[in-house]
Amino acid sequence: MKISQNIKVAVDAVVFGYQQKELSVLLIKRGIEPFKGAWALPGGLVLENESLEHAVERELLEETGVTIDYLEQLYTFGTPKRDPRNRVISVTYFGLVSPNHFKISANTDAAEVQWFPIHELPKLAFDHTRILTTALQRLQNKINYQPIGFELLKKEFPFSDLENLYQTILNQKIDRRNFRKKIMSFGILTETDKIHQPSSGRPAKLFKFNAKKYKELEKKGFHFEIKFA
Amino acid sequence: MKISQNIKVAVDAVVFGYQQKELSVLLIKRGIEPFKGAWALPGGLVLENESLEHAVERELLEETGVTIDYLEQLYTFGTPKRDPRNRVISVTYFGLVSPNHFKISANTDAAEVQWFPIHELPKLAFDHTRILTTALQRLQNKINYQPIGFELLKKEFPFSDLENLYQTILNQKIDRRNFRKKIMSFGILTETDKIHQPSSGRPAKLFKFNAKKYKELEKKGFHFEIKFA
DNA sequence: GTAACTTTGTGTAAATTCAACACTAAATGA
DNA sequence: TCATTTAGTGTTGAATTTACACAAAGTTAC
Repeated sequence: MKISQNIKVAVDAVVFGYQQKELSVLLIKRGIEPFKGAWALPGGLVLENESLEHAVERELLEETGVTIDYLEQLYTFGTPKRDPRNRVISVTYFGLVSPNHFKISANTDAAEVQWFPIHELPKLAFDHTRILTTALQRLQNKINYQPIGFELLKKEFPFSDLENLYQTILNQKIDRRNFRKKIMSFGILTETDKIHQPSSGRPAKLFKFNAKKYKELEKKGFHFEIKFA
Repeated sequence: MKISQNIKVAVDAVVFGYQQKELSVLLIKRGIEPFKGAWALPGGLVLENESLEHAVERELLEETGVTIDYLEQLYTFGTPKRDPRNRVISVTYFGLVSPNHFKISANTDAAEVQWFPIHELPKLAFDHTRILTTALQRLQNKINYQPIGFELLKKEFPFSDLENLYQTILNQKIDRRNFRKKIMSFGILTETDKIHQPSSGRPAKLFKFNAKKYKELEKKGFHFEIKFA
């Protein structure tokens, strides 16, 4: 049995944002070899005394300046040759950013930082395409049984934003009436007194997600769940 | 930024079995400090050139002699102080073993190996109780939307075994007629010509899970899913 | 050998949920 | 004021879910 193990532990994050009716991912351009100049997920090595979550948040802040609104562990990738230099296992995270926090402030760690619509992705370094695919699947599954979609919208939003968000993420049309009926039946949206004026067309009421109400209901056995053929 | 990182990478497995109408977990008694003499999940350090999955299977075989019928990654635990000696992050796995493979063959690595019904668990080493809880939740969720329950039964089983399995895992009564109707409607069980004689009572037909059929249906958009209030 | 017991196997009706579908309301701009 | 855009709303038939009880086929004890 080999006594001394030399494996590096990294974290990488797939961070989604929703802007201009598109789902986007936050990427950084690598400044060093290997894959110098290629786009990659933000991430880096975990420090010896920090938690994994802390490492992700730190790297994101260092590399992109973006603060994250929702974060959960995604999957751990550990194939021996995934990094050509050393054995590196990467604990990946899945993050969501609301429109308030889109703003990027790049610095030394990364030559460039950019949001990419998921239908215009560049080639990615390492196995990052696979990681991204895994994250996308997670998102597509999870919005159906957890109210995480709201993290991608402004605090107050017209109902149609929610509708479009779901259609975009799931990549399918959803019947407007049925969708609204379902969401409304949960009782987790609060109608504000504000209204939103679209560039043209009828003004819309603004709603907000009532997290407190959601938690209450959850305790009583309520389960957020939507499904559409 | 700290250049040299010294973090160990381990794997641990929560392996479930179903025997005598009880859900059990495979544990080993630790032979060395820390937590010498305490029960723990099987696992150990990953070798430098092996995949994570390989590490789990190797450790399981070395420590328990049990071969696993279903394995998937569970979660990665990496809190800095979870191991009092060094920083160790543990990539945990979730495994199922069919009755054919229950037999334990202990060896040098572990002083003792044992199946514990989940309602008679001893105190566990490290953060293993938490890992186990996470695994149990995964199992409880997953049997509802993936046909993994069959991995816990013999290849051919009376329908009532399946019924009891679900009731045991979910810890609730399920209406027998509705359950059977639902499962049968999927068309993923094949009736064999054999019958099972219970110690007393009416003999039962034996069924087997038709994995090929399941995959076919899955491709056509079928989704295994059961729910019972 | 029959009565008591145990386990398997099966159907229906009412309630609920889901799916499909189209028009009116309120604003803007030409 | 007319054309255009987006928001907002109900109904009906189909499908699914739930609740519920008794007969069939064997074993065991007397």
